[in-house]
Amino acid sequence: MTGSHPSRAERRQATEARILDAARRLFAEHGFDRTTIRAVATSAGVDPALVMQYFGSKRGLFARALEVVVEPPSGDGAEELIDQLLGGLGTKLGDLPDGTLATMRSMLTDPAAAEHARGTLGGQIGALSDALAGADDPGLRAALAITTIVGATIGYQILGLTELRGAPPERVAELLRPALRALTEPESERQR
Amino acid sequence: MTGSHPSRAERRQATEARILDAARRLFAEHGFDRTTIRAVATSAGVDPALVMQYFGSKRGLFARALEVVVEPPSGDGAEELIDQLLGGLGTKLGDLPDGTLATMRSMLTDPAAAEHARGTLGGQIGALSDALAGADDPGLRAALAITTIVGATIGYQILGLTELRGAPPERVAELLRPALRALTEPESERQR
DNA sequence: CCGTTTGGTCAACACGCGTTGAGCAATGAG
DNA sequence: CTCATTGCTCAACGCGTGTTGACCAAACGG
Repeated sequence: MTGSHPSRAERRQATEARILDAARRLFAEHGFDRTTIRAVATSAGVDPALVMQYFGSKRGLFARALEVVVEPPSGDGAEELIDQLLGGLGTKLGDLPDGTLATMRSMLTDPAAAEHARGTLGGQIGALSDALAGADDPGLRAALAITTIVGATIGYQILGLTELRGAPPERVAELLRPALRALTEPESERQR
Repeated sequence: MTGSHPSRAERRQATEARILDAARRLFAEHGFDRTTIRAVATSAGVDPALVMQYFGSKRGLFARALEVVVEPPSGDGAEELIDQLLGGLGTKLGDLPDGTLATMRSMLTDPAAAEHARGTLGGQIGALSDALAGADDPGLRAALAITTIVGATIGYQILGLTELRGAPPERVAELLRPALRALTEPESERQR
């Protein structure tokens, strides 16, 4: 067991995890540029040189910090996908994983983070687009649905808009649902 | 006139404008941290020291670069405001003023830019919220409408999502309109 | 018990940054 | 014409950064 007498390998893995945790937290809070390796090291109770030794470079550390599983949504109907997106929004307005927040914070200024974000969002858009295959402009509709979620997340998590922070996540999801539905429904069905 | 024999004052104002232009462009492209005073100076064909002399500090230059008139929308009905937002979106997807883009690029990492963005968006949200006074949660609805626009703008301008870049702005506005309408309409009116 | 591996630290380098003060050359006023 | 003003440049400082190589001590294998 990993308890009282940690072996060398266990210790090593533990400190590596501590560094990664600190990195995710700081990257999420300050973005790539404003986060220094020294700060990460200090926060992990470790020497800056060790961070380099384990992750090679600041970029390497950042790349590892972004490694967060973002499952592309899987569901048959468009309505089901919307539900999943809105459900995800619940957690996005609650305790968003630091890796994701770090990506959002840095994607506007760091090319690597932007690439990562494009990849992740691209997956989501692709899945949703497939589900909208029947409508016109499925790709565009899917993209707008995703950017709507992204916008709300940024407004809440990063800009801290008081109107959003004061509202319970379920209420936000409730208000957003008709909008997403309107976005994903061809006009002919709007009057039902 | 300002033509063949520029006076001293005219020359001075001209170079100041050149610096400010370069600053806006570079801040918009790379954000606050990645934009160096040296780069701005070079791009304006000027010595870095001159930038300091005119604007005091990098932050001072940034503050001046953000000074872009963003008129809070004025209109009586909610529908009218939505039209205005979507019209603005047209330009947002086309040639967004560099100052605004600089704000968006930097707002996720720079506190001053975030403050600026909160102020600007707050004005928009307030105006829209007033127009929605009849509905429930007017503030929240207004905030979500604005973040929807922001999300689309980020997706287009900064992330460069191919689905958005390939579409004509009018089409985007056309698809977004029902969504915004759904966001600003109380549920009772949805079935009309 | 000895030698080697290895998790970890220390001090330092090189570089780019924002910022500064002295200086230059052209313009303006008298 | 003269001299003060001023738009502008030059060279440099101080600092914080990412990154490196020498070093130490504890854990391991024989």
